[in-house]
Amino acid sequence: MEKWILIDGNSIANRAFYAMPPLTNASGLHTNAVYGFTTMLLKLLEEEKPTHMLVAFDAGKVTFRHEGYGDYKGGRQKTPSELSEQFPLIKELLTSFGISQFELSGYEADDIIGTLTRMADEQGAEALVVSGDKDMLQLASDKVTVAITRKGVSEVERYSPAEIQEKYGLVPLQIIDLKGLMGDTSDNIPGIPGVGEKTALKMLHEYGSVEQVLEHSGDLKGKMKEKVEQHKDDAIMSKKLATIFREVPLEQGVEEMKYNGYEKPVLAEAFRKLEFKSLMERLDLTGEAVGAEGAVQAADLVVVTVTAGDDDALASLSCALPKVESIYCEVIGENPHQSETVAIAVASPDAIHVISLDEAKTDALGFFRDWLASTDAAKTGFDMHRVELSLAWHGLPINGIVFDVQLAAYLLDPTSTESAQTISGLCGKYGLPSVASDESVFGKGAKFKLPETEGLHAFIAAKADAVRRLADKQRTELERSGMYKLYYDLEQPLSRVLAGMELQGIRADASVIEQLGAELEGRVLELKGKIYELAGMEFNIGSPKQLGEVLFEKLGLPVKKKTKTGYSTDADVLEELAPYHDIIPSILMYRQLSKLQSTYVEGLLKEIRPNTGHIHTFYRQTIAATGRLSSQFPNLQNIPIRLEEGRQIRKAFVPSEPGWYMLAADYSQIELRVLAHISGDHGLKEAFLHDMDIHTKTASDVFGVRPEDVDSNMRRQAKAVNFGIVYGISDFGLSNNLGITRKEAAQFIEQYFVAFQGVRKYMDDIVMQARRDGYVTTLLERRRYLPEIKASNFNLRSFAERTAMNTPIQGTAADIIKLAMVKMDQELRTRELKSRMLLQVHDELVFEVPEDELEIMKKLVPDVMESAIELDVPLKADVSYGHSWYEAK
DNA sequence: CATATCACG
DNA sequence: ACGTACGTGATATGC
Repeated sequence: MEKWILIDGNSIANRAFYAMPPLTNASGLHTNAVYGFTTMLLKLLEEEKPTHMLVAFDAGKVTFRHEGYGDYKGGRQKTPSELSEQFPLIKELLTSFGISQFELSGYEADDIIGTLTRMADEQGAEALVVSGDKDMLQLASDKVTVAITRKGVSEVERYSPAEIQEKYGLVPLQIIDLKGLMGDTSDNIPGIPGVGEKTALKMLHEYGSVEQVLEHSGDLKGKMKEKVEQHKDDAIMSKKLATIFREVPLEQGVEEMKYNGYEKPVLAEAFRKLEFKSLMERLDLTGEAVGAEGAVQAADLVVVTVTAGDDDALASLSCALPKVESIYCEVIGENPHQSETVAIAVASPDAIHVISLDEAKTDALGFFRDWLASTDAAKTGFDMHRVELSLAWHGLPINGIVFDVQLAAYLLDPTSTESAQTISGLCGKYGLPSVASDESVFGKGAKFKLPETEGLHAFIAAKADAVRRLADKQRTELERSGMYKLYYDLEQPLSRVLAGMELQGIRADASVIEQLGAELEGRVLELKGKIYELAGMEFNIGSPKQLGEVLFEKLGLPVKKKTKTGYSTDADVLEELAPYHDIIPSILMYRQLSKLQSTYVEGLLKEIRPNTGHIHTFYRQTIAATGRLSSQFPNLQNIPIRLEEGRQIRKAFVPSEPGWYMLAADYSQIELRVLAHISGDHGLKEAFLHDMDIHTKTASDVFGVRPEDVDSNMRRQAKAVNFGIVYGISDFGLSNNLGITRKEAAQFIEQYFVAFQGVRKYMDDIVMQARRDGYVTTLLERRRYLPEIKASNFNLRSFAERTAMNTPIQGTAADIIKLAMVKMDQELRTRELKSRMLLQVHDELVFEVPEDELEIMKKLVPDVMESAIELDVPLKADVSYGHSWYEAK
């Protein structure tokens, strides 16, 4: 007789995780859930002697349940990294046990188990389902027993249909009705509010099913009747959500679930890596020989901590350096310009050396510093842009960086979240030996804490080793996806260029900012008094909540827009309210000036280094989904310019040397030029070939008038249409922006597409291409995946379609200015110019230039920018200069 | 720690 | 019919 054991892997891993005390191995990897899972497996194997065994896992984030109900499992807090990092370990362990595992994208573990129990019923096999979830009780039958974990994992409570009858007075299938009525907070299944287990059971004993309860809702009394009648739909939906789907199209069959026992050496090796010493003894595995062939696993690493006094270790490091394949440098702190670098690990295939930074600075480690600084010593690392800055501030130059795992991960998927860009996350993605997450080792936020040296070094060593393996996989991936050149010829060199700009910093004159701050303070104070007077009370104007109450309740102004939490008071709303009350202009002005004061006056002053007077931003190269850079600590890409009051801030950005100039060059209409090129639209190309004013040209085509008859209003509207085109246009967005009706907006768009038919074709084609390939690309083959382009949800899909239209445009523009930056850096070096590139603001480059180079740079910078790449239309860069960034306009 | 707002391209 | 313009980061407020 066959005996199947079917385990709900996710549920048991969860139970084990919360039931077991924390447990970590030497490199900081959490193993408590793996341990709990293992003890449960051992117990089942011993007591049940199964002929077949299977562990099912949930796969993917979106299941068919989400299609009907977006909030399914919505309220659930996300899996802690301490647990998620253990899933790969559990899966590896199951393989060592010889136990098969199924998962299928779009289905949950209980659906897979439900399908298999149906097969057990049909084939007359005996099955035991093991889970922590009572939902599973619906699967019980003559053949199927359900075991639910009780406190911990190894103790279970078994339910046959008779036992379910005894305990609940229900047949197994009625468990679904039970949940339909009472809901399940952990899965965010609503049920009927106020109905708990007791009430639900009473109703079911009386009526038998959700449908019957709803039909007889008239018989109920008082509050309960109201609740049931109000939430009929919720109950029906909840029942649907609680129903385990038993027709999963499984790719594997019963044959593959056969269990033939484990091989002792294999399991011994797995336990040894996990450091499960007690289990090894319990199973008498300690003496089992270890098959040493195959890759070295993370826990096998030979880790040498190098100290200046340890001659053996020094010799070993010196020997290993030529064979080093990867480096990991632990930088603590978000801002690399003020970070602590604790230690560096270098990994070769047979050993990893860890050097604390203090040791690295000693005389005995001079050879190591030379190696770091050597251009010939190739280095593969992680987040080396940050590392370079951090080390530079500690007086350690680093050269010869040839590959960066984080940068590669970004190119391979620029939308990957921050956690998917960590070493731990990447190891999971590529199926490499697990590495603990930074969060699980260090904690986060206020709880951040370095572990003791030994654990810290083991962790850093594990990361260095992982970098080596990851880089191998990624090089292939980059090649396969056609991004090899983009990586090696552009992004990797750019990383060094950025580091140079950031270390140089930009000079900021604190006295200019302070002066502006003093003026602002007076005006803000004055406005504050005026606002209090007009409101007839004092309140916190900076609080949207309090402001909303004053405007819409006290003063009774019409509500134009709501936010999730209350009234909207954003600038659009306030502008609409201006005709109703004199307080509005003052509030708008107050907002504008207090923003300047807090973000730009106070914010920037804090960022000026007292000894140099420089501000050092940090460009992030792995954040923006389109390929753009972003700027942090402080953000120098959003310094005010549009309004004169704010623009004054730019007067503080001055050259760092006396007599030098600030020089700025920006691309003119780069995105529309890119669009002209990639769409091949005849009219758009002609416009740029003749260097026409593009908004006037658009107005003339859209409104059907001669260019000289285009008035300023027509031009303004055409400009908005051009913006819309670049963003992936919709009539709603345009109507909102222009304050016209949707119908009128739709007409503008249609007229635009009649005039620029090539653009219409591009928009259609790119969306089709995204649907076909699952991604779009820029001119330099930068990729962005758009899985939601196939979503059935209108919103998600529309968003993906607009992104498909926008990303090749914005992304190609980003490619181009990056090319210009790398070229510009080279030109400055080869021509031995003293001028320095300081800032990039998406379509603008800012330099500081000595007077005697002004003439050269006025020509060189736009030349390099315009020739960065050859398109079917010319690129144009406008250059200007002055004594401050303000004057370079 | 999330939300609303606003600065830039 | 659905309901949003694309991409970022910093700040203050309030739970």
